[in-house]
Amino acid sequence: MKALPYTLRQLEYAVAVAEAGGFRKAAEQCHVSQPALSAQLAQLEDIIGVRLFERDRRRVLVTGAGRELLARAKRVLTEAADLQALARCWEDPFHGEMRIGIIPTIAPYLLAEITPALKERFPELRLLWTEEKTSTLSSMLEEGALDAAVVALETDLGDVEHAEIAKDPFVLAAARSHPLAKARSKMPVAKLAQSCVYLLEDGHCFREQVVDLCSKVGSEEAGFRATSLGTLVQLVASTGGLTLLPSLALGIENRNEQLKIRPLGSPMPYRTIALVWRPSTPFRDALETLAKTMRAAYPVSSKVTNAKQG
Amino acid sequence: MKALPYTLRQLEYAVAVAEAGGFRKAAEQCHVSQPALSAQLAQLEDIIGVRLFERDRRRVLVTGAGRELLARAKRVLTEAADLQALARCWEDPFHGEMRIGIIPTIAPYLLAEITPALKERFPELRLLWTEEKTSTLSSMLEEGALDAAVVALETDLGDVEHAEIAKDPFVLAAARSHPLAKARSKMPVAKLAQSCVYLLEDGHCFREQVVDLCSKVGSEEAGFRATSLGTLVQLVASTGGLTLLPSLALGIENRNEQLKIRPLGSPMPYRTIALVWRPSTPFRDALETLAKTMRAAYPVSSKVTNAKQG
DNA sequence: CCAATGTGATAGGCTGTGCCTATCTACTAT
DNA sequence: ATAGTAGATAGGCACAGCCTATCACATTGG
Repeated sequence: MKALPYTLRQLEYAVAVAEAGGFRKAAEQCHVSQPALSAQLAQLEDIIGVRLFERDRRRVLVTGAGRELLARAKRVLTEAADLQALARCWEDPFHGEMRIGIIPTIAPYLLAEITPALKERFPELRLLWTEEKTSTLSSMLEEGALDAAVVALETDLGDVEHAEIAKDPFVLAAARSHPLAKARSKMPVAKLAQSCVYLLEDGHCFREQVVDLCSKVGSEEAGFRATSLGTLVQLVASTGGLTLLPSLALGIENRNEQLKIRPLGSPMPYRTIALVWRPSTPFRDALETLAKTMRAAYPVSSKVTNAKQG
Repeated sequence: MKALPYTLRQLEYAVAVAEAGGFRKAAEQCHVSQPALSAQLAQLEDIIGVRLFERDRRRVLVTGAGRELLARAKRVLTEAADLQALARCWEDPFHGEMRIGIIPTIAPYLLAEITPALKERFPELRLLWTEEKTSTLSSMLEEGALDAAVVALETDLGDVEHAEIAKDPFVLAAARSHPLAKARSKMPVAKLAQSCVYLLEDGHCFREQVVDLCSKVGSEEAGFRATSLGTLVQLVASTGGLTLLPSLALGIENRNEQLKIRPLGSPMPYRTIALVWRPSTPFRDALETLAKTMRAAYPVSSKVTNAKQG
């Protein structure tokens, strides 16, 4: 891009002169003195090498070149003003769009719940959701392809700041026929020992958490790895197996009659759902407010209901 | 038009940063120091109230707002550059367009003759001809609706400068049957006395000149006033009458077999065809060159030929 | 592991731009 | 004539925008 030798102000003055039909009136409109306007205009004409106005003692005429160039000048000024107007839209961070990532073990259960609240609270904010596994979201965030992401804090996220949305306890989900389906409330995690547990496919952070948990108590993994929590539930129900689920998913995944849900304890395993962002983001304040709204809209009810009914 | 608080340069810097992906590289491209660019950018962001870039120690990311606003900024800069390019076209006065008026008693005879020469000499110059009577041209010139005009200097033109193109002698044009058709070369104007002369309608400067001439020697005007030299010739030929014509018109109007052309003398009446312009025009030099070209392309041949054969 | 090299931000100082007021010159209108 | 208008010009001042030098913090290489 080559340097532009003239300024927007000069164009403004020129257009003003053409519209006002005189230097003095134009200067008044532009809130400058007539000599100041005169000087800028002379400079503009000097720079572009074309005489825009024909000065006569009693009036100002627009030259042929001036007619055409001033039309262009108006277009430039209009574009510039548009840009400014556009900027004013973005000035309010809740007016515009924000690109947010979210992991697959949260997205289907959380988005439906919080979207109405967000829509109501920030009607002018367009949220562009991207559903990917944590590692993908992490690099997208890093590269600036996302402004924030909803993930589980228990996974490595690199250098980010965060605002917690909720703690999401894990529960036992077993087929009705499974021995552990009859366990009392708050079944200790240790009881999972020796059980064969169904898990998600690689890359899901929820899988990593459960794997950690299971390896500690000595469970083994079933042969098949599900691609989503939905298929995981189907799998468990149809094979009479066992798995862990995040409570968040229960609102939807607990509809299977073959499935029994039992809370876990000693210690209660959980993940921390949070909104994360780059430390250098210009939207920190906005994102914290956003997270606050998400926290308020988080589906406590379903979690509590399920815990009680389990 | 409201004042625009930001400058084109700031937009340039911003676009450069987005394209170069860093302040230093951008600064280099813009031929300024990095702090200078930094300052301008900070100022721009402050003015429009939106953070365009996310500064990280190791790289620069474009914010969501930045993506959209920078696209706009590029458009503004492109428009501005276009304007400059357009100006460069007009910088050469012979590159662009020029609005020139011309009177009806010259236009049809002169334009065909000089247009090829002008086209060849100034290929990039588009001449916009306006054919009107002198008074109309005069006010159009005054108002700036025309850049120049081709007229006869013998008419009152107000405050204008001029460059002569040619002296255009008047000749006698009589029907073959008319007594004066047999006159020798250089018929004295005085011989027109008592004759009934056909003239153009009001408003033509050529009519005014001939009227002046005739009233001095005591001719009288025929009942019908022609709207053009063409009809005037038809009129004279068909009614066996008499009129005066500018030599310039002979190239075309002398084709009528019924018409006899005789030169006039003592003194030889003529009009001075010239290019005129406002004293304040920015095109004086160009117009003088233009007039020179017209002078060179002026159809001498036809005039001489007619004079000889008369 | 430390030096070398890179980033953008900051500080201090200078130059030139852009503004002001006051004045000038020329034309118009009373 | 005289007053009122136009744009151009002159002198002076304030600050915008640039420079160099430096800082604070990264990443990279030996």
